[in-house]
Amino acid sequence: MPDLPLDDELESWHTGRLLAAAARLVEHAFDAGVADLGVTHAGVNVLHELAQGALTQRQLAHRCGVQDQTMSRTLDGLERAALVVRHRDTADRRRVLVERTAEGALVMEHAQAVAASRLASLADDSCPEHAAGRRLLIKIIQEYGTPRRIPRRPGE
Amino acid sequence: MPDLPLDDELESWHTGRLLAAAARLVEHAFDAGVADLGVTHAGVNVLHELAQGALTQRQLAHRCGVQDQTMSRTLDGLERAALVVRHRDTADRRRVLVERTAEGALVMEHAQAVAASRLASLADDSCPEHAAGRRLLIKIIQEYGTPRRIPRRPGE
DNA sequence: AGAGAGTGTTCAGCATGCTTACCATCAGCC
DNA sequence: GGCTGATGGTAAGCATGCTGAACACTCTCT
Repeated sequence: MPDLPLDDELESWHTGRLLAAAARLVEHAFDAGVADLGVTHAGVNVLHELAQGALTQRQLAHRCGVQDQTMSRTLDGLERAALVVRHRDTADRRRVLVERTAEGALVMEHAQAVAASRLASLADDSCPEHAAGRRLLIKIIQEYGTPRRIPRRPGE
Repeated sequence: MPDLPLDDELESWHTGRLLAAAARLVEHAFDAGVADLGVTHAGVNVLHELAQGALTQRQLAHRCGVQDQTMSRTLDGLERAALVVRHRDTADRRRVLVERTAEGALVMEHAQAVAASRLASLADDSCPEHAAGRRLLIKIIQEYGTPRRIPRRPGE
């Protein structure tokens, strides 16, 4: 848990720096909450995306907004922990289909519960800044991300 | 530049995830802008903190909100690029004082100019979400960070 | 059928975070 | 003077991002 500067200093930071600092802290709080479950934020996101069924690694990477290579390594960890299974797509042997195991589903539920309580103040809709903050974040993602169609799931 | 999910999906993300994704994109945009200068966001933050004069590594780490070890490695890079100089404090030989070189100051100025234009929309005060967003970010940092006094600079 | 282009995954290597553990130095106290 | 504990910095090792390059497989076009 890194120490942080005085409030006065924060005011002088540009928004990008505030964003990065806040994100790191929240990520850290999240990870601390789910560490007992043997997963991190990256893994939980993956497990969440897999709720609807199997996806290829590339689809997962797109949905999580990371590179294919990063996803590959994240999945290494999840597979090691037996929270997902990988198997070659028989129709297209280049592809690897990823599926959640029963334990993966369980862990995700726990993680979400833990996270919800940990990050309660972030989900506080009564806070006037909250809704505006979300809108800003979404606006940023839309503006700085390169929005493009996402590949459909295998059978769609 | 990672690809990103559809807007509908974004709405369903929890605020922490939005925060992390937005921060990563903005950080990336920033880094892309200053890459030519041979620095990254971490380095620019350090150079900015050094504007007022020399600091010890620990003070720098606190002000930047990172661990000492992380700062050590960041400084390795800046030193290699001759943007900062490290020298032992003669009064307390455990300490290492870090100073910006003339080139470091120059690079920082360029970086800030580049960043300002790159991240223009983040600094758009006319956007109603912007001020609220900043308030939310500062609130988050205050809440999730462990606020504590910052060590004064050597001579203070 | 075979060549070439495109697609899906992985490997190697880098940057920035983190934690744990260690070395060097200083400050206090006997 | 000489322990002992606190303090400043570094090293090693891990996780998660990234890029570039390799590999395997599929598809398309001739």
